[in-house]
Amino acid sequence: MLTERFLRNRTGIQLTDAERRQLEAAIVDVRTIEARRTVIKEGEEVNVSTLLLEGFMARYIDDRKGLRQLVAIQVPGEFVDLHAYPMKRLDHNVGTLTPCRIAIVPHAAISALIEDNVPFARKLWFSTLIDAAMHRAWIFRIGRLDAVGRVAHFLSEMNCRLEAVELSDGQDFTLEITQADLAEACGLTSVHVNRVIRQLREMELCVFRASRVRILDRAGLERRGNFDPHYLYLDGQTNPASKESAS
Amino acid sequence: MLTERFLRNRTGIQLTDAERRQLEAAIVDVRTIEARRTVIKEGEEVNVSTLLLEGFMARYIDDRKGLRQLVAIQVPGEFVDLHAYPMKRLDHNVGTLTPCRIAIVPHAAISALIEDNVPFARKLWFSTLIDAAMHRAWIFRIGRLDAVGRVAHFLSEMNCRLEAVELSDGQDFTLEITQADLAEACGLTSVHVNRVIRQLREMELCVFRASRVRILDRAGLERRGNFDPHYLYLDGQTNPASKESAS
DNA sequence: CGAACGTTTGAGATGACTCAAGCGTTGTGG
DNA sequence: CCACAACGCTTGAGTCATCTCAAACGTTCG
Repeated sequence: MLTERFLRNRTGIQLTDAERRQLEAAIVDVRTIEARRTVIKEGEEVNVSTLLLEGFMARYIDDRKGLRQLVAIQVPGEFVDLHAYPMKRLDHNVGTLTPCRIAIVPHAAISALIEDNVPFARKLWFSTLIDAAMHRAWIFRIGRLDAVGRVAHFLSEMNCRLEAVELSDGQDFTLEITQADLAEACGLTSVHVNRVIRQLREMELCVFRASRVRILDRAGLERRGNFDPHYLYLDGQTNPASKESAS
Repeated sequence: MLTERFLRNRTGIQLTDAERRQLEAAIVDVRTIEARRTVIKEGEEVNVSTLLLEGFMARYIDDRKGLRQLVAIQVPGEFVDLHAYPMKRLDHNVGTLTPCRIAIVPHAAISALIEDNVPFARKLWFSTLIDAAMHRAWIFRIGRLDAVGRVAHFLSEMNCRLEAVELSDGQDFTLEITQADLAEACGLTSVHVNRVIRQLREMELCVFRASRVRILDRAGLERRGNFDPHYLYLDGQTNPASKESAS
């Protein structure tokens, strides 16, 4: 089922079977896209939204010199641009980081789905607000943490999000992004990210090599990154680590 | 009218007169709050949302040492926590920066409003997504800009947002926040913010003194901050400055 | 085998931070 | 009405995290 991962393990907003079937039926197309392609440009009018099935996509804002700041990374099971449904026009670019498989849902179909189903509308609304919550965590990460903390926080977030859709076992997952991508996400340079990754390895917190993240000490990594997963609104939180006392 | 400023000058989502009246009727209480009070603590369950009528409020996340990162500043006319309507529980704190006047809208009343009015629901949804768009701009600001750029971007944003609700004439407005608040918003220290403000004055871009911002060169300030107001989804954009070429 | 790309390392530069002190304004109570 | 406390702003000097520039290395793929 294509929509299987959507809102998987999110607290209190599971789709009903009927809703999931309806959403599934609203998909008009499934496509694959190569890595590193721009999919939507800022300012473009859109009338469909994109559910990411496989791969990683990014949302980013370019500065005047063309340097990009990632503002979100989407993982399988997430809508990349459901916020385009109410907004129609995006304030940022969307592109693939890896080869991706996506499902297309026309906005007209979404309108039909929620027309007579307010609870469903609220769930879709909620899902766009989880993105907003992640944005806030990113602001915190970049604004308050040092380089090691930022990367630790980022990897902790990815671990939790991927765990929710069964793409991480809680300490080991595939993350096919480059150190330069990580730098663009964390507001650092790729050179410095490289040194930070070495530090995390030397601290025996985690290893990131060959597109693979291996977390050696989850509690330690989360503590170093000041990470608390509550903003992800996940079910069955299994991360007591984050509640521990200050360093 | 209490809701007068809500969604004022936002492109394509003006409330109808009937909707505005209904929203107005949904207000059960109007309160004033002192400056520097915490209003909602992270994790708290809420079943009302807060429309800010006067003053400035902030949303913030504390790190383990208690240092705060502002993730949003709300100005009059904005809902501070409408996202609590679908989410019920917030992932951040909410507090006042200045003395404030607020209107309380119970979630039950919101449900009643949108039950049989999908377009209205979409407008409320949209308004929470403008917050998300601002979050993204904040990520960009903190992640990609240097200190002078961050403050320039921040002040440009405030100018536009306040202009939309007639609290700025486009170059001159009251901003009752301290340099320390500005630092917490921009991921800087208050000492450095102070030096940055001096630089902006010396560059003859803008003056921030005694809770008053006076923009001397709007185009220049926006250029220095890499600011483009399109993410605010405002009507009648009067800021061609942002479209100019690279420095 | 060479080109392209991502990673790694080194050396030096710099923007922002920390610590510390002084200044100015406001409000309050003796 | 003055004195002082509280708070926010300003400035200086020294430190440090991260950046920049540059080069080398490893891997993949055609």
